[in-house]
Amino acid sequence: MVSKRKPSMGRQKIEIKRIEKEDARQVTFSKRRAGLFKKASELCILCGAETAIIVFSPAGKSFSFGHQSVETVVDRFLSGSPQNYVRPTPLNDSHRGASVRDLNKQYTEVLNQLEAEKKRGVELEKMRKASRNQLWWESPINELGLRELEQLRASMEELKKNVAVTPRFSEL
Amino acid sequence: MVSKRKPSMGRQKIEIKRIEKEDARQVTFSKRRAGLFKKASELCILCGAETAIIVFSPAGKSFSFGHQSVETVVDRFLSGSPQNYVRPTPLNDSHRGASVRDLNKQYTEVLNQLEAEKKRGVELEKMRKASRNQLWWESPINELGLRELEQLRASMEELKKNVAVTPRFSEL
DNA sequence: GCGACTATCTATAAGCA
DNA sequence: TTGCTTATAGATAGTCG
Repeated sequence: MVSKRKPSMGRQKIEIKRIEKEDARQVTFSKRRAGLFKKASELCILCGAETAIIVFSPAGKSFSFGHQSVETVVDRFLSGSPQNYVRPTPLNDSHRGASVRDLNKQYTEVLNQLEAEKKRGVELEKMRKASRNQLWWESPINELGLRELEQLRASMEELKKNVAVTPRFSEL
Repeated sequence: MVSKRKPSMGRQKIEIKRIEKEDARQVTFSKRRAGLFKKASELCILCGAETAIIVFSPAGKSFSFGHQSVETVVDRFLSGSPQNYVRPTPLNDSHRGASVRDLNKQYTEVLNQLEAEKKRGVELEKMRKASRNQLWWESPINELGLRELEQLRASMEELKKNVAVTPRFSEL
């Protein structure tokens, strides 16, 4: 039958420069962010790498991805409560029971805060200077825990396949 | 002229699962990591987003990408390098195969930057001192973490049931 | 291990539901 | 925003040098 064909322009080539149209930019952001996370996921699975990604949309919202922090998500899901892992005063309150999966969360949060602080305009040299002294902890985190997490992550992947929907990664 | 053309197999479809061949995995890691960073770069440019990516190869080496954020800002400030910055092994890691520890190291650096940022006074000292005594992340992960993981694992079954009716099971 | 080269596979820009 | 669809741009697996 000769029905009216859909005249799709198909994918057009675009120049890699800021998309001016507010609308299109937002759409592209969402799509490409998803694509980026997917790529990261594949990289992790294929090569056994560990990846953490933090993305700040121009609007200020932040999105993060971490292949080994899926556990955090699961944890959150199971508890079903919007527990507040974020402390107003970092490094100060008791946070017993913290584990590797919290580390990622913490990391994200700190990065987030850093970003916020930075936007305020700062003295970068001090940053560099401050980053000089570290390793004052040498946490006793062992590979065993990581290994377990890896297995769990694998389970999650399998789970995703079994579910028809396309899951998000870690959205903040 | 009709010369013998190269019989390339072209790109083959591959399943997203760990690549067992050590060699191939390494090659894929390099290629895809580059691709991932490129994608991130485009996302930043096209949408004016800010992105930070940290990747740990299974070998323990770390790679990072940053656009308008984190250490990139520092480096750009200090060396006047281009905005997109990719470098292998950011920190002097003389320790190998310790992914989690690497993450911690990265975390520490960022944390330090943050501290330097919001410091401005004695707050830093206070925070650091407190953390030294508390070390929330240094909790008995060896045991507690694993125990929690066991719990998580046990909850997997339930998760499967719930996820069947929840389209967004991984949202934070 | 790093590039180069293809043949393919995959991600997506547009447009519309 | 979230999802389809189509046509095409872009990424890359398998091979060589």
